[in-house]
Amino acid sequence: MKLSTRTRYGLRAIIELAEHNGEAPLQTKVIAGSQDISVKYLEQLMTILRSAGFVRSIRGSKGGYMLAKSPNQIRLSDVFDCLEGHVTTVECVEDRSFCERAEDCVARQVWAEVQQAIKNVLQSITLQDLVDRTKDKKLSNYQI
Amino acid sequence: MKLSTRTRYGLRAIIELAEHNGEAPLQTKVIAGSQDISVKYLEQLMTILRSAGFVRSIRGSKGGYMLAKSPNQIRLSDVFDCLEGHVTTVECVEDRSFCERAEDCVARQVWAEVQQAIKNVLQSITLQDLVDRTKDKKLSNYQI
DNA sequence: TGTATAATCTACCAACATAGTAGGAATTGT
DNA sequence: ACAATTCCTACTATGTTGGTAGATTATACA
Repeated sequence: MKLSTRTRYGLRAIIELAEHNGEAPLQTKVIAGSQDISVKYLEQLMTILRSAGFVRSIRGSKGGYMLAKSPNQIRLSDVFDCLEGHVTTVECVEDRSFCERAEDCVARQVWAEVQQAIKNVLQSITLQDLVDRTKDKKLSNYQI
Repeated sequence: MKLSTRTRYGLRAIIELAEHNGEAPLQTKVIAGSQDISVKYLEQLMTILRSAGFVRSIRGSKGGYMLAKSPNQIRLSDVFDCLEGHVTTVECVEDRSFCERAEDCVARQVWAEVQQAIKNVLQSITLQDLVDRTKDKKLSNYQI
């Protein structure tokens, strides 16, 4: 039950994009630099995020990546789904026919509750929320 | 973010033990049969559960496994920890020094919230709760 | 029109974890 | 003694993860 680097890096990358929303596109080189990720690996992650419609790319010189939607329209649950692939703790939670025991299985119930708890957290947070949090932090740092 | 079979099978096995708490020991053969798990693989899982102190074994003829504690003293969070190993979504949540960005990282915050949500669910449920749920289900089935 | 800068595409690879399988040794009830 | 059972050690196939490498295409700008 550990997150893949795909999800961890991917989230950090899209957060960085959200923080620069409305500005010029950010290059993988830049993001990779500030997030300590290999440029080539990050390229793959950006491809995933692009095909899922979260970011759009501009090719060629002065190109790069930018958000394809407004940050307050991107929920973490969506980003998570696209990066992590399996959101589900166990198959039978989504698909009862996966296991004949499913109907009466208390274990299944447990995993369903866990899964719902995760979803609740991620659905309640948008990229905009995270941008705001960062700003708040920076502000409070100045005050110190 | 999928559960390992180790955890899924392991939980189902210990639930079955909880349902037979106070009775004669259950053999891996029996559990493996009712849960559709390979006997040999289940043996490994039982070893894990035994070393963690959740079940105790009786060797030799008429031997088998039984719970080592009362079902209401075993929280799912404990069982989960011992089977899944990494309870943590990302290392930096438990260990700030894991990443120099940790202090101001909003991504880290998110994963911490997710992790806490999972823990909350699992800590709130004991094996006894699951036994009770099963009984309730069986009862309501009779009524139909 | 040439050149530098980027994304894009395709292919490959090493390391690790998972999900087992296999066989025998030790222990115990009858 | 014998059958049933856990316990221990070793092995293995498969897939996933986390990359690397190189060529190709698209674009801005001078």
